Amino acid sequence: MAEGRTELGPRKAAVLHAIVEEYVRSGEPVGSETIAEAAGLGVSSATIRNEMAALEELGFLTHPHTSAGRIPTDAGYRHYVDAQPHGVRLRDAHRRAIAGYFAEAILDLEEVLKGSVQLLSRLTQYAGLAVPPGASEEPIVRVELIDMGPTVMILAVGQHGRVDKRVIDRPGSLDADGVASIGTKLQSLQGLTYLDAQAQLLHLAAEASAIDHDLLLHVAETLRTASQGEGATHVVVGGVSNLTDEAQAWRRQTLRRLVETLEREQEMLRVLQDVTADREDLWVTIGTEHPTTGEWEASIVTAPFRAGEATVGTIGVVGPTRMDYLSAMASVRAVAKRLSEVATEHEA
Amino acid sequence: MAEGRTELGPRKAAVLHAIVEEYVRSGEPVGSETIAEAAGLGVSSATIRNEMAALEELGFLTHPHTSAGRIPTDAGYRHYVDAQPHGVRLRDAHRRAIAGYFAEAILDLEEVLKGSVQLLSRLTQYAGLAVPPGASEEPIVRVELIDMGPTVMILAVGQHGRVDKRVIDRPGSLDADGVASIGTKLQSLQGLTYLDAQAQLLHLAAEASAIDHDLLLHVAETLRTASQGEGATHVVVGGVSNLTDEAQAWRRQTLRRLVETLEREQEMLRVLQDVTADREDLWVTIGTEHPTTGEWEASIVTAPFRAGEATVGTIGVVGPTRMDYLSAMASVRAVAKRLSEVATEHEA
DNA sequence: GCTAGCACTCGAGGCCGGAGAGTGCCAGTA
DNA sequence: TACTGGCACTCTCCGGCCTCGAGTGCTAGC
Repeated sequence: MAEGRTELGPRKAAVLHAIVEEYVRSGEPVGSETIAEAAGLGVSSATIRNEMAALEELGFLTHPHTSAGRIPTDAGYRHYVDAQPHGVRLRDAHRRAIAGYFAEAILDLEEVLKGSVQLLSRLTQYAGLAVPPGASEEPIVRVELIDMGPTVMILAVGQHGRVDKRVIDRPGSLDADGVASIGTKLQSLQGLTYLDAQAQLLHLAAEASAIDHDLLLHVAETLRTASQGEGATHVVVGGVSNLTDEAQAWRRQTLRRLVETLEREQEMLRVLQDVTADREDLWVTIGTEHPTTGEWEASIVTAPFRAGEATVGTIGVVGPTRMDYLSAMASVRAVAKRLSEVATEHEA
Repeated sequence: MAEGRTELGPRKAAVLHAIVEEYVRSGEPVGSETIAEAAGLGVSSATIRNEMAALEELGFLTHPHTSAGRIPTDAGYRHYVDAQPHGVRLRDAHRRAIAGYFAEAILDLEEVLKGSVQLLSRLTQYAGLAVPPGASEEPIVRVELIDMGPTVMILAVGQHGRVDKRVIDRPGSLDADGVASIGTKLQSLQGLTYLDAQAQLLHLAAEASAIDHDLLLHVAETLRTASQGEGATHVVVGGVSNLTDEAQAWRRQTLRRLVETLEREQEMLRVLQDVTADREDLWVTIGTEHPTTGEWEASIVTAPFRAGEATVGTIGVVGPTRMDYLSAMASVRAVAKRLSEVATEHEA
């Protein structure tokens, strides 16, 4: 796609980009006159019209009816986004807001993510999204069994501050001391990752008495659920109300589908995995480039954040394809950068 | 209000209720002809028209323009709701869905609430809401300090399965053994309620060395935040996408304000506290009866759920004032009943 | 290669008039 | 007195018709 830009020739590109910006700003189809005046190309509207016709031929523009102005296609937005110099500028007010938010040290990564999603949704006026780090590779600090009468709570604490719990029925044959003694065994899991701890637990279970066996398997299952299975990872969402704004002229039906999916974490997670797909850096998915965003007539801007070298999570926004990409990209990039700092610090 | 019904006279009441039901069903203003045919009152449409005019005079009906049918006012809905015999019937399919959901024993109350909210939103096609139990009166099972290197995690576990955590910077002057020894002291909190434990901690802090002092205060603060302050209680929301449905003909602006507030837990909590206000039983708040629901053109149906005798939480739905009140009331009541059973069992 | 000019297209919005739904009222009836 | 049939009236909705204007595509000419 990036070569598509040079193939276009500088003037066509300038016209296309001017149309994208004008359309994003106004929401109205853009006419040749407007571009001739605004874009400062020093040519008449007739020339612009020729360029527009060519751009439409190439699939970058379309128009709702003969006598209307042009609007960008998804390919048009794509060209615009790809043509942006990499260091997109961040509005001062936004820079300050981000700096302000991260200035107060919050020590819980999950909390920071919630706040970041809110922050992004406020800055961009779209909905914010984040995928928190999974647990597989996180070292375990503590696993405890807590005797709660008829039930037992299994509690696991990870090095980076995650806490996973599960309540199970207490095996009838096990008394308080029994629970406590298994609890002591679990001390040995300290330092292992969630993944390794599971293997270790299966070992322990194999050697243990029949009574202990079940409970140990439950613990393994808890760690598995926390780190791998369905529901292990969830998606943090915020600012959905922004999407119901008047200005975001979504059709009711489309909006509904989008909001519905945002409520279904597992589905949303899958979409986010698709659209990030091991990207090293900021990535934009525009409308029909992905079947799901296509159905929503929406675009997603995401960036990974890292702890040290390793990518541990994703943050971004979702909004209409008619999106202020530059601003959204700048905000997401900046927040991801700060989050990486927080996550890296956490790691240490 | 309940007397308002008898004051109306049986036929006026019948006409009013028929209009409410027809309007809720169709969404169109209801004409006298329709009621004369449907309501089985054995009178002509002219008589119905007279009754309608009287009901409008009394403030139970209104009409959008001269030649349109009538629609109920909030007072009209109120009369309708109050006139319902108390044991409202639950549709069979709904009864089965609720029984099915509660058949699988889930041991974590917070999880059950999330599921219940989803369930209610699915059954009613409105948005589900729940306020989980606060912690103030919950006995503490365990409080732990977990040494995580540069930080310390404070972890509190309540009798009913809640887990609260907070991560703080480790006081520079305190080593691992120091943390552990304070941890041992915290064992004495077991069995106290969150509230009592705070007082106890202030005692301990007063007697402790300066180094331990701060940490103990942090623990007290953690318990306080978990049980009382802002953010102690949150609101579980589900099925927001139902509200964006085409059929719910909300104006964009109104919908936006509703969704916005649903995202702000503290604000939503306040509204829910207002509209439940120590009600012993199912309660319906209709449109302008509360300033906030008035602004949304929405109604809220809520019911408390109990653990033993004490009310511990609230569950309900929010939808347009043009709501199927009977169905919503029946569903909310049934779910609240089941939740009470779960919560009571939990308690034991 | 660009531009001025112009014919053409098509949607938006205003106006009209008829159809239809529903009302309010009145005179008549049991 | 309470209800009803009848009827004039009101108002929205909808389709048809028109004009206006924005914007296009094309062509001839610089």
